Amino acid sequence: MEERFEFPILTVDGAIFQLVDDELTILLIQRAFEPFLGEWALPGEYIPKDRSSRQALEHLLVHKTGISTKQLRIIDQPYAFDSPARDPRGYAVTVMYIGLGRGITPGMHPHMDNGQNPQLVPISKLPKLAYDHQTIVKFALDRLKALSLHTAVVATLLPKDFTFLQLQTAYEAIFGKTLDKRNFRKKMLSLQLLEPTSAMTKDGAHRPAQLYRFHAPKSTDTANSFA
Amino acid sequence: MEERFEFPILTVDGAIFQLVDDELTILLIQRAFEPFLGEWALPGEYIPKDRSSRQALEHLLVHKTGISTKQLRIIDQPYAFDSPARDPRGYAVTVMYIGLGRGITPGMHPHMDNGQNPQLVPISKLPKLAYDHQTIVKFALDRLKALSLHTAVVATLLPKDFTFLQLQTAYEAIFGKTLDKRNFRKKMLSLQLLEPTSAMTKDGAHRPAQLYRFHAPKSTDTANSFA
DNA sequence: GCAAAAGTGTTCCAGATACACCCATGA
DNA sequence: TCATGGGTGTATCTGGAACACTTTTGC
Repeated sequence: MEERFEFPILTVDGAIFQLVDDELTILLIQRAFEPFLGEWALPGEYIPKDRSSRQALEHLLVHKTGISTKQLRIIDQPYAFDSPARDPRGYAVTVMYIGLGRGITPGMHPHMDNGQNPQLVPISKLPKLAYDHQTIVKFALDRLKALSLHTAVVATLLPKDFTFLQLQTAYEAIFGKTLDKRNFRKKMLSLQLLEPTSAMTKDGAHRPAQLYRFHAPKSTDTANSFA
Repeated sequence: MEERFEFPILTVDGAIFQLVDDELTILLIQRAFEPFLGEWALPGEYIPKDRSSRQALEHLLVHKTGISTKQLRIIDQPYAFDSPARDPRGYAVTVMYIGLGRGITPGMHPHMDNGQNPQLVPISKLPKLAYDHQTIVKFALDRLKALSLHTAVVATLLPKDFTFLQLQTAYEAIFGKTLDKRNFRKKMLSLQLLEPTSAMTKDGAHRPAQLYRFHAPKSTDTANSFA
């Protein structure tokens, strides 16, 4: 996989988030090669000529982190970073995607063939990262926050139907702070992204809760749909 | 210049804005080759292996549009687009930069060697563009608007010292609508990006105006400084 | 009856918008 | 004196933030 390129190097990195125990985590690998041997990093890969950056990302996620892309939604807007070259010869650009998962388990995919200790690491406990990945993670997290404020991106982190408490917990994980229940409810409803289902929870020693779901997406303002 | 690449194609495009007669314009070229022969497009180029995307951009601006990069400020945050390949073989990624100019004149640089009718075209009169450049321009313009609201990007479009009217005219050109003088003044001052100079204009048949300038930039929150 | 989550309104503040008149100068 | 741009303040609206109690259920 560590091929040599003659022309500018193009790599793709994924910032894949998931909720684990009401905490926001990000998918990292531990590098098995130089440079940065042993350090934590975002899963990334060179983009081969016969794949789009998007396809390369999905391929590397399966093969290097062993997750299933079925349970993953990748936000269709890549960001570019002039990156410090991995290969000392030549110049590199990294294309970064943000992804959101639910129920993904690193290392469980049968096609993983190059796994490098993939783990879901809480963002509150981020280790030192290789390359400029620290900055890239910060960028991705800021972007996730901004999108959460006016789109339905959070949907992918939750089950199809959910209670307001579950939804609020997800937002609290993303923003890293507690939110007021009444204000949160008002704001979410004002976004008009939610619709109540006909069902209620009946799961515990407490009052049942109305279940909600996100509307089918009408317009994703993050879309960027190039051929 | 139309070399052939074996590996994923990496190109750079520039969305270069400038004020002309109180109108916001963008630098376009008219393609001299297939595909899209004769159509208008953003100036763009393959990135050769020995240059960064940023360097390639500056090079192509001089050589293809004949402007001087002295009078240009390029916003240091590239955006990536999975782009339709220029070369039918292989896959392409475009890195887009936003730039702001003042006093640049297409075609005037002595090193222009491959000029393709470069023009500053008012964004209110955008022609149909090649590739997906229509979408890229929209993206760049939205970004420029967003940045204008809380940073000093507009500084590059203006002389060092300027009156409030000049500043307001620049904002009106960017947003494509008229603004209230008093509210504009209040908002600009609240941003704390301006400082009055000791000078006043004395240029016409009207009351002299206080001249302002932007502070030296302290923190550019758009910065993204990778090696 | 008590623990645990569900549900619900009002007040306050800050920032944005709407809006109209007098001032200084050159011609 | 008039045309031109310079300069100023107040009322209103809107969205966000702060804040506490009652309801329903299982045990």
